[in-house]
Amino acid sequence: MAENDKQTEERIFEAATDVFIEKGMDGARMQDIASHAGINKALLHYYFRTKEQLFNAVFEMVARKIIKKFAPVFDENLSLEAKIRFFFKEHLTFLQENPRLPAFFLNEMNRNPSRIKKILSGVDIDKLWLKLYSQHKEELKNYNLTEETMPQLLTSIVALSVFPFAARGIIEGVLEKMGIDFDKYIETRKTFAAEFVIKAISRP
Amino acid sequence: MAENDKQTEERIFEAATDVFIEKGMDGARMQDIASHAGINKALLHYYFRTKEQLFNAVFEMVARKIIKKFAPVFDENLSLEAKIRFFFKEHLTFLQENPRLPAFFLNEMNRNPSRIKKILSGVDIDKLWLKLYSQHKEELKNYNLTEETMPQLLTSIVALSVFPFAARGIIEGVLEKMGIDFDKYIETRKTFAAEFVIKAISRP
DNA sequence: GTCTATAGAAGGATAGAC
DNA sequence: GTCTATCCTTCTATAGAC
Repeated sequence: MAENDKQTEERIFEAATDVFIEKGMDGARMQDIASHAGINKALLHYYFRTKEQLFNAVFEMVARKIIKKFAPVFDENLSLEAKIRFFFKEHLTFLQENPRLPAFFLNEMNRNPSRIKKILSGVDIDKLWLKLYSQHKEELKNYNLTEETMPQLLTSIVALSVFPFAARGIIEGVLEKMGIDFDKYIETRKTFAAEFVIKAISRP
Repeated sequence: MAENDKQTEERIFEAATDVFIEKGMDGARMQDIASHAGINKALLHYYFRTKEQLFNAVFEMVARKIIKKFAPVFDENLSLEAKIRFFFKEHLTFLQENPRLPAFFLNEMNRNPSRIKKILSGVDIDKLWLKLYSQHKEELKNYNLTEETMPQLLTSIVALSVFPFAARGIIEGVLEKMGIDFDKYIETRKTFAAEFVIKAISRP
């Protein structure tokens, strides 16, 4: 029975993940989740008391998944340029496999800013920042970079990777009008974005 | 009375704009909009038959407003570099004044992809594209750019401008942890992003 | 643990008086 | 044009049988 419990709870959680990512917290319906899981509404409330608790469980899983994808960049023993190339390849591949995650995550984050405190409390951003900076302190002298411009650089890197998926609705539509396939566009982007950033920070 | 009509309809429309941008289509409540406008629910339905019609009116206004902000870039008689600097300054200032527009627009766009056809049918993207390309055809030879990489470049430019606002919830939280003010970060970005792009596309 | 049935509340929409 | 009152549907949540 413990085995079966796990199975049902797991099925519910996966169905909830799909529906919440697709429709968002406000647009999702408990009935829809139940149907996706092949059970009835009452059982949802048996496992996760309320819609909000179910959503929180899903959201925290998604948040962990996303944050986890940034960690390797800080750990890998690579040069700055290699790290940039590594990041875009890894991250864009991750987003290809989870194309709806950015829109879902960004949206729910904006709609409920209090979540950020909780999420960031688990990660010590300041430390990671310093770690990254000290790892490449010597290298950075060869680039057009100061400690001051690091926030600009890092948000730019994330923007170049995440934005195409966050704005997929529009971008896909525009590209289509010009006969370009979105998947191909992302494939090209893995190297384009990396070289773009590297050239942007290199000394003339 | 025609004057008064206009006033009420206008008040409703503005209230609806605020509430829809804040909560999204699914999260918005007609009662909430009525309260913001200082009237009652019935009157909402008198002017805009349904919630959906009211939302569509708001959304189309927002879409026009956003698209309008991209037009000058195609018209201005400037060099490519000047255009890039012009864009980031103008566009980031626009977003400072309308900080919630990106998240709202991107989200509703993803949630209902059929909207894109309607919006893009009004704008002839292909033509604008060619226009931009032909305007700078000669110049482009001096940069690391081919016609093929134009989609990558243009989406990158938009990403660098829009993403900080689309992901404001997270970015503001991260910056705060490091003692950096979001407004100051955006102010810096107006020039940082421009120089970033220009360096990225310039020949060594 | 899982189901059916239903309570209870909320929200969109309309009728009808003024 | 604007309001109050109310209808009707939808949705979350629970009670209770099995």
